[in-house]
Amino acid sequence: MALRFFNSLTRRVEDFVPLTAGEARLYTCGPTVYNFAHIGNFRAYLFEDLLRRTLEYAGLRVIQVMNLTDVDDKTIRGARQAGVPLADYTRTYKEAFFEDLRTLAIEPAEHYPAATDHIPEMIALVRTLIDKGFANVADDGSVYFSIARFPRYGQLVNLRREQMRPTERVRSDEYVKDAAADFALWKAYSEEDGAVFWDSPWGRGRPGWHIECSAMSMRYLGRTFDIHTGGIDNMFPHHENEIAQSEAANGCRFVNYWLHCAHLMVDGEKMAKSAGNFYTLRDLIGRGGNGREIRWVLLGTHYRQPLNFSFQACRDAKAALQRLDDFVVRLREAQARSGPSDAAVAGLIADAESGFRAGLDDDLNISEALGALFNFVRDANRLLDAGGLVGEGATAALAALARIDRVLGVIEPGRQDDVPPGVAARARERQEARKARDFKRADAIREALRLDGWLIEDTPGGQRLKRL
RNA sequence: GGCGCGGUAGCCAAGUGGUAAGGCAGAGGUCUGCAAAACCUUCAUCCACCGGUUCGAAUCCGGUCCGCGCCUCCA
Repeated sequence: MALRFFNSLTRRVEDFVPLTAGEARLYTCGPTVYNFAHIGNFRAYLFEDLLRRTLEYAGLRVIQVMNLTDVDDKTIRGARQAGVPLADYTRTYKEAFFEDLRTLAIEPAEHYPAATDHIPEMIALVRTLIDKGFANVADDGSVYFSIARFPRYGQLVNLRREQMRPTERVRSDEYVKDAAADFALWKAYSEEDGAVFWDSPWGRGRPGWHIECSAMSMRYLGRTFDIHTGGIDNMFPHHENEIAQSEAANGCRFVNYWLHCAHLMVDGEKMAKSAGNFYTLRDLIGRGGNGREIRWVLLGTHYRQPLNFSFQACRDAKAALQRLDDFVVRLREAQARSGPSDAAVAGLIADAESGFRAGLDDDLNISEALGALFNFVRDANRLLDAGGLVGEGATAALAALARIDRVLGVIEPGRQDDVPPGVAARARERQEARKARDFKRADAIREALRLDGWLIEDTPGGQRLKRL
């Protein structure tokens, strides 16, 4: 079955046909490193991770670029307030960002270009746009893209200029522009920029926000590439502007498939730094959450649906993940037993993988994919109960789970809860007590261990210790 | 004013013309010394509301109500 994605450009689900067979070139809008990213931001990065892993699961080689916006109004303001050079200021948040990616088990992209490392490419692109007549140099040395010269402007968001509601920002705009909707490619130096500037043919200044994505995607992915993603709030103006710049400069199609994820909500409202209603990953971990639970919560809702974040969802995630972990533990134990497995095993495994795959292929329908996974868990558990899933059958089931988890990134089949010697000793003590049918003592030990964070489960094969 | 998204069980969430996946929580049961885990049974005669189309609609069409987003900071 072919991969299908909802393309924001056409507002339809379309079959994914890569430009180069067997390969997917992907540009994913990354963070502006002026602060810790919040989990709304991470919803987008997790959606992109799911996309990436799904492409890989489908057998495609992925070349992913995620930009780091390390020069813009907010980073400059932050650095000034902190009284440190821009690069020092942004380094902190770049490092935090990568640490958070690891916490969430997000697969690394092939390239993480920083805007400040690509100023020459941006200047070259701006120059091309001027040369081709799509941009104007203002008296102050700023350069603006003139949307009047690009008739297709507005295609992504269906906006018509005459129907736009003028906002405060536009009305108060002091820049010299032909039209209110024109946007800056290059911003002339102003005092507030402090030591942040680069020389350009138009004088000192810095790049506009949008130009970095056009310049860097071109450098790493080519003039035309397969997929561009971001949060829905980036559709306008950011992505619309990218299309205008890139297509005007290159005279060819910029991106074939645009995928946008919906917002993360909290208490029914969009989570945003500007609204102040946000949680960072660090906030949640401080409250006892862990990376894979948060990953599960943020991945569990289809990317085009608004996701209302709640602590209840985190608690539910813990239980669902425990079910998967326990299943893996049972399979590993069953693996050690020899004997024939039920004839149904191969079929169950095939159904699990094809169902999982079919869900993801259909515009990343994670709910359908997880439904297939949990059906497999139930059916396989039933066979495990009946002793019909052992040895090689269990090995095959574990292998299928591992393949599925290459996409999900949440199961921890390799996890060996290192049992501290003291805990192990007390567990042995309980075992002895049980053997002697001294259940009072056995239960006392079990309760004591529980309070220390360890759960003892008695199975036909002996005790099993689980970290709570 | 323009553009767009959504309203499915206690909570989360699929399903977009053929009679409601899955997860969490709950109830009863099997297993167990007791638990835990697992399994079984149960948990929406119904998909915001009102009309319409159809043999048949949560799914299509029209309307109403409610919630959310974008319209140059925003994932």
